[in-house]
Amino acid sequence: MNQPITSADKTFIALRDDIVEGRIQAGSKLSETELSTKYAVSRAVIREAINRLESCHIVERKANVGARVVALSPQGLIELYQVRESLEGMAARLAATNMTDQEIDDLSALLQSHFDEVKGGESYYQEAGDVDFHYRIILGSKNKHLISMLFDGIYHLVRMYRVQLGMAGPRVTTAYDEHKHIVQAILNRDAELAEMLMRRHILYSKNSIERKLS
Amino acid sequence: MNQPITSADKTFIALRDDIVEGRIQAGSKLSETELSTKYAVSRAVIREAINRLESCHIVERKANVGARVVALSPQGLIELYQVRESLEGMAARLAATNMTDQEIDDLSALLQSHFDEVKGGESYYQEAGDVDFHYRIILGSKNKHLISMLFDGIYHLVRMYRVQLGMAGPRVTTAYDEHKHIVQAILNRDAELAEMLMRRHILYSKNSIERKLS
DNA sequence: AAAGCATAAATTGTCGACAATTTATGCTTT
DNA sequence: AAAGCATAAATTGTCGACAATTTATGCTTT
Repeated sequence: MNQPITSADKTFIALRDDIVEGRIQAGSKLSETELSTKYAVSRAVIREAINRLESCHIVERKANVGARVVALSPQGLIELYQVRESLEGMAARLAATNMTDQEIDDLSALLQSHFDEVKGGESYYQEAGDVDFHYRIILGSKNKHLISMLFDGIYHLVRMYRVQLGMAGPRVTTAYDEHKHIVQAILNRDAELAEMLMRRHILYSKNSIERKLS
Repeated sequence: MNQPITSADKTFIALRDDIVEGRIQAGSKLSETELSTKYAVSRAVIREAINRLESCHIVERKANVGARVVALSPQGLIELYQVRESLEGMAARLAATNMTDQEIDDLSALLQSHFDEVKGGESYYQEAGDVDFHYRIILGSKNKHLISMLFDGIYHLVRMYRVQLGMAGPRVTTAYDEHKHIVQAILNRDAELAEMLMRRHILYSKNSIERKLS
């Protein structure tokens, strides 16, 4: 979905953001009638929005009983990162062969701009910057399934964990180096290495988070 | 969804099977009113079923225009196998550490029964047997996201390709050896090797299919 | 005759109402 | 007083109707 068109699109996004940002509590029940008045749309629209959230693994629904926001747990975060490692590793592998020279150039430029910011002492990098970097590589894979699984499915959940467990992108400087090496591997069209480096990158990130949680 | 409960559940499954088995043509338009009469349910139920099929990547929907069954293409099949390689590789890795001894025993027994069948000259193996083998390893990963992505998402699409491009599981005997090696790696709790072997297994399978297509 | 426009037909999107199911309430029985 | 049951209330599921949008039709203009 590039642009929200229908009322259901907009409600889906509004509801999703309210959940991801924690304005609707994790684990809480989603009452259709309640949400219907809250977002000023019919129950049919709410139901469609909830169905889509279920596809994203953000809510769980039981027939004839209703939907609940998923509960966050350390175990859940670990499982999420395992999937990320797998999928983004493959994305990096494919990106190394499928990205155009132009796209790689742009990626290098993005990385350079991050370097300037990090050197300038700004911490902006960790948030949007990291996401942006990963986005480009995922898109660069040119694999439709990979792209939609990560963007529609995994990434909002990752964001939900980030926001609610309050882990604002750690490891700024080391992550920059890792990014640099990944870009270098892609530049060399070394698919094998690009995958390996991306997997390590995500694994380190997972370990870093695990340490914070315990 | 373990058991279909609501009318929407049943319609979703009926519609999905009709598409996967080719009774509804790939690439064709899905008219809500038409399907409504065909399956003898209201349009609301049809719409919910179509929405779920969209989540499975079996249909594509455009706002205010309607839904179409996805078109099958060699490129699409390749992309699908890339995702399978990635996810099932990780599943095998996780299974090597997370499966119980009992589960591994059962898996070995399953493999033995396949061996007997192959030796007996039956070709039953290739269909349900292969699927069953992969199912167990995926479940053995104990990773919720991995399981649902593969079972709800990827596998029906794979089946759709198998049925419609008429590729009834090739490579029977060689695949058996590959399965055996994977089980051995899991038995040894060698996660690294289990992943590598599973990835190779799926890669070979992809190559074999590619050869048939061209 | 081809292109463009206005109107009609058909299709999807949204709504409120009723049905089916689950959950809460309060009574009865022991 | 606790457990079990019947009934009431609330919630989800399904339906048909209307609104909004897209697509098809046929006329007008050049």
